[in-house]
Amino acid sequence: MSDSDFYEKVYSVVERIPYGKVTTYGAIARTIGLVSSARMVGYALQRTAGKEDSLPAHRVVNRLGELTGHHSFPGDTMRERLIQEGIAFTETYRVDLTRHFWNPSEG
DNA sequence: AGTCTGACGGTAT
DNA sequence: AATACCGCCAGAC
Repeated sequence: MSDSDFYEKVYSVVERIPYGKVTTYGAIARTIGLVSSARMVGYALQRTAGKEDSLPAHRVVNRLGELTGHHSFPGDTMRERLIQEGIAFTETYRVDLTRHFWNPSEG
């Protein structure tokens, strides 16, 4: 496994996030075997922000359901896209993970 | 080569 | 319940 395989794994997981579902950085990190490297997952996504439109990076949130990656999208695009997919938000702008969380390990 | 930063997360206070 | 701190590790400088 080369170093860049880490990124490839991240992308392969993110690609599998179903429409209308979200997952977390930590869950992805666990799935690809780097349990404590959730930060690297976010880093990997930021690296490809704007490159691959097919990559549903907007469906990745932190463990609290916060859209920490919103700054990589124009304006409120990230939140708007999630809403468009039928994802419910709390009044504190957090995704309702109890309803929309998708575990990559199961999927 | 050393230091700092960050789309995170868990534990301690 | 809210903050603070620390581990994580690839890049930028």
